[in-house]
Amino acid sequence: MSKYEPVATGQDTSGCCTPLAAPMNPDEAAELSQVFKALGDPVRLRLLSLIAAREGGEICVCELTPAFDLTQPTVSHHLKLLKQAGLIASERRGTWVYYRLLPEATDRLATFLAHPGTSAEIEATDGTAS
Amino acid sequence: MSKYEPVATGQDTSGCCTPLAAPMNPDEAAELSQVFKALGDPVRLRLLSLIAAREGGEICVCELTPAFDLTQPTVSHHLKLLKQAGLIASERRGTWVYYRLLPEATDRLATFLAHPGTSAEIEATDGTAS
DNA sequence: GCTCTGCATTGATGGCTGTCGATGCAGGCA
DNA sequence: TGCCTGCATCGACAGCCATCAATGCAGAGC
Repeated sequence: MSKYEPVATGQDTSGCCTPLAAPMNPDEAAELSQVFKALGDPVRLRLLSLIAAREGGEICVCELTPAFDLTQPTVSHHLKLLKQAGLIASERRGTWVYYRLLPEATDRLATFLAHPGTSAEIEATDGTAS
Repeated sequence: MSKYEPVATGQDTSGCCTPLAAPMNPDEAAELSQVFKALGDPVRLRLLSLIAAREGGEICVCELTPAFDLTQPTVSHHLKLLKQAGLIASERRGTWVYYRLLPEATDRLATFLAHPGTSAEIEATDGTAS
């Protein structure tokens, strides 16, 4: 290297700007980001926390709503987004509706965060994560 | 239970609507949600993935920009948001700027996702969560 | 010094999102 | 049957965000 060149750690073919094969395809990124986006709101984060804190993992909407300085439609809206993201599920039981956590979703996010550089699909098939 | 009552699993004091002590205070939720929000975009998710996939955990901006169908200012904007969220750090080296992953941030998120019902602070300070 | 390159910042703009009041709908009860 | 309650949906609106072109700034080379 005669001049300053960005050291492409491990592969200095043309010095710089070697467009790398993305370890995460756009589709997967779009899908995962939807789940993260659902957690990108303090209200939804607290909702998830309240649901998960409940023994049995189930909680009635009538208990969630008064925990916030928000109207009932707003809380319902946030619950809908969490549900669409696959983070929680709902079940009607008589007059009341119960929400419960879906651990698979949070597990998936945790897996990605543990290895952000490798596609999340990989370790579902094999365990050869060096 | 004579009538239908929402079974507050473990504590059926007044039937329903017992406003529970939030296991996550709003301040903490607001802070954590900022980091999740930073991941709530497919471009930033791929950026983080690209950075983390690099051996040594460092990558030049000039390698990141051409990996997207976006203008250079837009990519720079996303990198700035990831940096503000504490997920990555930057270092100028000559003409080029290198970004690297900050594993503490992703570890913190993974910890929350593993136990969404318990405050992330608790296990650091005390355990007197009544 | 001047110029060129790599990256950040600015300002503008269209689309998305959080919030609300109003309303609808389902289930229980008298 | 009619009413009441719990929750979801709708429509509207303000604030935020992703994106771009234009510009600024720092470092390297001549």
